[in-house]
Amino acid sequence: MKPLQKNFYEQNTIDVAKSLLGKKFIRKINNNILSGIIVETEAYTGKDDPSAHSYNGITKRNEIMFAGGGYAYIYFIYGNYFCFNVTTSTKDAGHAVLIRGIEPVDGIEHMKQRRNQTKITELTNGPGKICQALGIDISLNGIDVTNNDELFITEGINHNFKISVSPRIGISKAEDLPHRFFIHDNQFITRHKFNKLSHTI
DNA sequence: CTCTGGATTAGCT
DNA sequence: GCTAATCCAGAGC
Repeated sequence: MKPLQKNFYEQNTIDVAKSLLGKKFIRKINNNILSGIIVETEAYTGKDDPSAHSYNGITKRNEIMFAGGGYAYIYFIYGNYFCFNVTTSTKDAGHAVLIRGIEPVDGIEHMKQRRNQTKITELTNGPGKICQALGIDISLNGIDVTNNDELFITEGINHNFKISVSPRIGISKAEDLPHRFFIHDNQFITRHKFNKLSHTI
């Protein structure tokens, strides 16, 4: 399967966050394929969004967010974890979509080893867990996900599911923005209680 | 099942 | 020096 191309990521960020649901996230590492269906995302919209890393402009950490759509923005957080985003919209916008949940498909045994966890629903329900399960770290920051074979996103399942919307998780600014999107009733999403604040669209 | 507090380090002011 | 787009163990229900 061919990676999604620039024209997909260069769309409006909210639309990309919704459209990424149901797509297949693929990581090739040491000739093994680790993959899953994207089930939960969050949109971060640059200078319009006080909780975006890019809100106050370009820094060394966030510079890839300003490169245009289709690049990996990976950052280190809470002293232990990595989070994977894909950049969206136009050059200089500073937009990205955080991948918060995937449903494991290929390489599940490898994911269990990397996560030191046997329960399948605990492998990839959270941005830090996804990076741990798929072997994603800061060395992949800035990679072009439309044009490489170790980290990319392809078409996935048919889109016959309901999308739910809620505020984003773990932020302390712009907490009211409904910029978290997930597949309704999917078991590989985070924070069950928080989902009471959601509604389907 | 839900809730709380601690771990741990880079980035930014 | 303070904070963070998180996770997990442990306690309580």
